[in-house]
Amino acid sequence: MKYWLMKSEPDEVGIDHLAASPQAAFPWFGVRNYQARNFMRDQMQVGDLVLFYHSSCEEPGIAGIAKVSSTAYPDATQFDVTSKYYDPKSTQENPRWVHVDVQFVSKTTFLSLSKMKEDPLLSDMLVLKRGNRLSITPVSEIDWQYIAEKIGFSAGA
DNA sequence: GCCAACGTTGGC
DNA sequence: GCCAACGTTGGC
Repeated sequence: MKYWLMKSEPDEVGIDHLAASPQAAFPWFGVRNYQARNFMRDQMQVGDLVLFYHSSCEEPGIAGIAKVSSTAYPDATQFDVTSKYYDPKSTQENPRWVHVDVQFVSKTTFLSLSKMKEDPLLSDMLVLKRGNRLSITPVSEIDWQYIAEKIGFSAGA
């Protein structure tokens, strides 16, 4: 069981979208970065927990918890010529981009990026590293436990 | 809207 | 395989 932080733009898919359909599987489509893809393909397992992070918005930060609900499979948008995620170099036989599904777990107390930056205990988080643009980053167990407590999430609930 | 950081592309 | 040019991310 691993822990992750996944960035999403709330204008497109925010925590409220997931909360509105708590049983639904949301394909995490649109990742076009090899490192992020490899995390999904090689390391994510069903049941892994995710810090759901809002980016490119008025106040960036962690807005809730989701979980990985499928293993990786091909991203349909890479074959869709009308999609902005279309990739002409990808084929059905040899798809370049895969993704997992995620499912809603909980909304939490909002933990803003600025608060995260202020906290020396979180200074090792990859998402806070200078220049980091990865949309998916692993989160250590220590950091997970600390943040979970901070935002009022308990795993058993 | 700006721009720093960084990934990708493509010519050579 | 180098690296300049270009595109994208994402906080501010």
